[in-house]
Amino acid sequence: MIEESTLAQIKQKLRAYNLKATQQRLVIYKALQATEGHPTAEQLYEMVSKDNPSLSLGTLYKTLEAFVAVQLIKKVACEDGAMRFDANLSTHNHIFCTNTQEIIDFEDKELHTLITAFLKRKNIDNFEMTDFQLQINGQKVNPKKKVQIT
Amino acid sequence: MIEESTLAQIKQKLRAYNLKATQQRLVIYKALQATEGHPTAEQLYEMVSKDNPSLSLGTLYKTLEAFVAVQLIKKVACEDGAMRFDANLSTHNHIFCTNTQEIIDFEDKELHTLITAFLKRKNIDNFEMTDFQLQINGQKVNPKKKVQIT
DNA sequence: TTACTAACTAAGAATTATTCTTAAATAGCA
DNA sequence: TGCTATTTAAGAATAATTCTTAGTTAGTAA
Repeated sequence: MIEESTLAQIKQKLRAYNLKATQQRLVIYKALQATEGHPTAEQLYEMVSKDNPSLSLGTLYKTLEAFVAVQLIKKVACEDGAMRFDANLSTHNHIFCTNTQEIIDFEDKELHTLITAFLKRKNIDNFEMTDFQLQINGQKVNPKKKVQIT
Repeated sequence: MIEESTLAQIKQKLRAYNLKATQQRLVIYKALQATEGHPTAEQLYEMVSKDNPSLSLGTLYKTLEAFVAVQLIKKVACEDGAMRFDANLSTHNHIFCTNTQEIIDFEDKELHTLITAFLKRKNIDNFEMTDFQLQINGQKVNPKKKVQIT
């Protein structure tokens, strides 16, 4: 489902935007891509720090910002006040647990079709839509178990 | 569409949660209710400060927090890093302009029915849904004009 | 291959949004 | 009218993020 970019693809994308393919950037991108869920900058920092102790938090933030600008990743504002990041670029929806602040991604073609059809019938004046997502709010029953839509 | 709470209703709701109906709280609630859009705490502070110069920013934050806890208002995390607040409690959807960071509310019964029906067919394991909303992302064409869905 | 330069990084200071602390004030009850 | 738990103002403290700066490096050009 999730289209993982290869290293070569990432480098190419960076090049296209005049961004140098530094070790730090590749490490950060790979870490985010390997992460399930939506880590905060701080969480991502912990992950990459293990193998790259000299990588600074400032660099991490700048890198994430650059990636967002280039649309290599997405940024999601979260109710706990922290930004979370996501390498999954495909249009997808969110299940949000108001207790744990977790965001669970899900994709559903049928839902996508349904909403697309609805929006085609409507007209949004003075607005260019790029994409949309459904957010389902609620609470996990067992916070330690996974949530799954079937 | 938007069910404005009367002063008496607000007081009653506060009472029900053992919150005192102070002047500050009523002023803040009325200001938020009178605001179109989703002001940040800072913006709300400017509004209420005009007529209540002694009301402190700390009180504003504490009050908003209390209101959210009691579900008198909603809190929305925004990509620019600030929280925004909303006295419109009815289930409604968001049009989000990635340029101006504006959030435009819209309600649509048909859409609501459509999504509700879809979700009924699905099953979300380990999760109690409370509500949902559709977020439509894009950019305003003319940032000074209004966006409207028709 | 080497040299060059614009872009990048580390480190820490600065900023911004928000929360906390505390002494004084007040709503709502008795 | 007095009592008391709750609330408030003011400012200090914190957390997330951005900015600054001097040194480093990727990618190009010789």
